[in-house]
Amino acid sequence: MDIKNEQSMEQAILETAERIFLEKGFALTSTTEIAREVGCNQALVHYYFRTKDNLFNTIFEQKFKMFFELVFNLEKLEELSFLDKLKHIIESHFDMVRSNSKLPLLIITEFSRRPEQLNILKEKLQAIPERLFEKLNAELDAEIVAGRIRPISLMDLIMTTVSLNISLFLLMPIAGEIISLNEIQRQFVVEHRREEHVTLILNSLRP
Amino acid sequence: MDIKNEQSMEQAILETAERIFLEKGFALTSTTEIAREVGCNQALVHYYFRTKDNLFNTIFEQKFKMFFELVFNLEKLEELSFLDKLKHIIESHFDMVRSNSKLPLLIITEFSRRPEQLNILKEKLQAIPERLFEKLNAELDAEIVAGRIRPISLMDLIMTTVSLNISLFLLMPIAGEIISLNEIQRQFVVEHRREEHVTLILNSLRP
DNA sequence: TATATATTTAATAGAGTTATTAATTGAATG
DNA sequence: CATTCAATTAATAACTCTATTAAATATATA
Repeated sequence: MDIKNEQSMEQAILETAERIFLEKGFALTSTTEIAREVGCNQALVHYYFRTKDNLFNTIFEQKFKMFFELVFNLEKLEELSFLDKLKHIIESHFDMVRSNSKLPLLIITEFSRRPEQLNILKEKLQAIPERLFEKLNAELDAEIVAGRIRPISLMDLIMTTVSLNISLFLLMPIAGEIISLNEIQRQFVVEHRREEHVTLILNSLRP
Repeated sequence: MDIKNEQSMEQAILETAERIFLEKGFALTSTTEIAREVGCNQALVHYYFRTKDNLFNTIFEQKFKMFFELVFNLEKLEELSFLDKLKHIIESHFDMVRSNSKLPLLIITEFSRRPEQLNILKEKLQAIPERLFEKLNAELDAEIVAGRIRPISLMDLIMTTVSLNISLFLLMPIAGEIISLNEIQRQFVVEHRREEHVTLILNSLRP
């Protein structure tokens, strides 16, 4: 409603669609609802994006890439020790998931229910991490050889980090409801887990 | 089709519905499809369960309870040390998630998208864990006081265990596709992570 | 201003969904 | 065997959703 002059209709549709898709997923979101919330005719959604699939993919690919690029944005950590670097990675990843807390579920559900999506993004993703991985991998190996860290693969470290960070936000709505936490208590748990994830992982690396 | 004599139609509908709901979630599953796969008329699904919601809730509640009861089925661990007990819990939980690998996603999506469900199950769930928690909690505290384990709450331990175990199966389909793992390689990763989760958690508990 | 182009809307076809109803078939029992 | 009740089906009402089309309106351009 009357956003028209502030920003383009196309943009308004994109933003509203993103919000609703993140909230309800692809299947439960209708172009009719998007139009209603934007305050425009339903046909306009199809005028700009032709199909609901198109609209979804536009948003999804953009978010998905953003998500992964943020994860692997590890510049300016040169001077840190491996463990400090790792601490920083865990915390940045945590913060990034926290500020996009509905995205992991969307990625997981849409991929497991419409797997064709994967092929589109496969090659785009395979490119990103390689350089960074090699660098970190070398450092990790050096620490292991020096006996300062137990033998472990970088892949395991990444899986652990990602698992802990995303699960917190996947489980929080359910667990918080079951054990009746209010908003402040939930934020407290989130803050506490942010520290715990670092402690847990770093502690576990001791030989 | 022609399952009719081997088991009741009602049962066949339940089982087929369960399979399809687990695969595609509530929204993407239609009673028409369930009937088609069972090999019966679509009205029959409604004859036995009246509404799609009813059918789903019947299945969902049963699975949900089963899931949680399995998790907290910790009898016959009396003679073990705390760490051995913990190892056993992590591994049992892992095995249970592995053999119900599509259930966590269903629980998470249906709860975050149709939260009314939660209230139905809230009190049923609050009852279960208390006894077990108190026992384990006491043992954990004893270990901490004795200086054999770093200070940590049982809640944190449980969250970590659940997070790691369910995330593996949530992420595997995506990650496995992106880095192109075949079925055997995936099983290998799963086996490896089963050990890693135990190592990781037990290691991290050292003071 | 006249004309072309882009944006927006109303209307609707066509497909699919849930749920109900009435009719049909099957099984069981007196 | 006839009757009763349960199981099953065919038909369909009432929706909702996506996508398209043609008409209306706004904007830009010459």
